[in-house]
Amino acid sequence: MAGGDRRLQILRVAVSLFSQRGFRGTTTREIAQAAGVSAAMVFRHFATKEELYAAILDHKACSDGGFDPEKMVAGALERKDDRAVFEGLALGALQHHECDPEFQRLLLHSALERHELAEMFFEQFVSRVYEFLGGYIRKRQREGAMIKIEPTIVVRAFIGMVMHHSLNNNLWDPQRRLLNISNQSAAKHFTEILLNGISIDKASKQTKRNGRKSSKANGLSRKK
Amino acid sequence: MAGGDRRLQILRVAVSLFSQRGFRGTTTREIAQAAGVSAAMVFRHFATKEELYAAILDHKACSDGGFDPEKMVAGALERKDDRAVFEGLALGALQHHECDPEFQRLLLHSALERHELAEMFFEQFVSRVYEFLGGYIRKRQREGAMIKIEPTIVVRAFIGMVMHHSLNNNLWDPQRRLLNISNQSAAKHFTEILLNGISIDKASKQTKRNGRKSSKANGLSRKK
DNA sequence: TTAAATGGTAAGTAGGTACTTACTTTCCCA
DNA sequence: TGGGAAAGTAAGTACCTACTTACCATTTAA
Repeated sequence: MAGGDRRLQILRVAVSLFSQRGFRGTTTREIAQAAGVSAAMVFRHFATKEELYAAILDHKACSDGGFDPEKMVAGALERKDDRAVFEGLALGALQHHECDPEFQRLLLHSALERHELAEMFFEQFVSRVYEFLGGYIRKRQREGAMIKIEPTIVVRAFIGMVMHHSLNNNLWDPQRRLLNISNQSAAKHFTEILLNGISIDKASKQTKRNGRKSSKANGLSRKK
Repeated sequence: MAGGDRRLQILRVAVSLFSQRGFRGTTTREIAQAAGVSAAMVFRHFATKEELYAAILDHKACSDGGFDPEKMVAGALERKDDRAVFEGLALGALQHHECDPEFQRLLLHSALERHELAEMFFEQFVSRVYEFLGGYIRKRQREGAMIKIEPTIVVRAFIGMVMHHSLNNNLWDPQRRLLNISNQSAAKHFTEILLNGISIDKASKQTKRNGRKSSKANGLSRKK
């Protein structure tokens, strides 16, 4: 087998094993065995176990990280179609996690093991989503389409619904004993709950139940 | 030091280390060292590393598992005070995770390592919450206080907001760079978003934006 | 044709791992 | 006061770990 192919094969096998057992829980011999080569072969392609791990991150971040949420809903953003924005994001994330469940496990393992991947992912991906989605909500608030509430909290709430659902599906309850719905349905319902919760219904000009005191400035802040 | 005390001390030290580095990532020697005894002492109290792990789970599940969500909001349930029900549950969970962040990490590690604890916790705790909270929502729907939507989805959405927020606070973003709010504020806002999203406002008899086609029977189901 | 490069391995090495054994020390109380 | 149990340890054992070395076999190209 040619060098490049073998390298990729080892990498793929390692992804699978690391995502199942974590970095420390996976031995180089297991990786070699699963790839059908001797352990020495692994170290020909990757000098150390750490380097193999780093290569995995690169690989996942590049090839697989072709998931750009901002681009994905660009059209809906321009049209100011709130429903399409949130539903599109949710569906994209849910489907991405469904067809590549290893990624979420890998990420969780690195977060627990305090590996740099977790921080990298958080800063390069998560915080960007917070920024752009929070910005969109802020704009829609100024336009009078959404109630007054710190946008970051809304983002956290929505991402929470979606990510927690993914986590349930491929970590806690893979058999879907508690809840078994399609990604489409999940995205739709989560979006409905959220938008019902924060939208201002134009048809009936009422400001909904938002006359509550201090709906801003009650303990929320952003550091730096 | 007396036998029982030492046992408890080793157990506590092990909890801390396991939650930080996971089961495989923690060595018995580290545990012994952190407890200030020789490694042999650990094996006098716990025959194997696995037994130590099991003891931790027992300990956490018993002493610490004094968090009974149904009891916690029993009053609010009777009064049919939706806001108090959801806000109480959220606050309880958030505060529990804040003062014992080890528990969440431990749980995640066991879920990833496919340890029985994870399944135990899921069946004895999570599914019970789904049942009782789902039941409450169903009742409120029959009373015309909430819109028609599969209650399990609502439960998942709400638990998602809360748990994801906890997870952010003590795993992804412990420095609270993205969002830094008190548990009270978080519980209040999540509840507001959810209830705005699913409540039917009695004051203005309109059924909100719920005239949408097929708000039931669109792909959702419960196995068994 | 031959010799370098390439894909591959068997058999190490040094240190770490869970767990044991044989042995002290300390304490309690009859 | 003595003796038995409990608290504690030093020094193992057998195996596993990441990683190396020295070597073989096949292809390629000059």
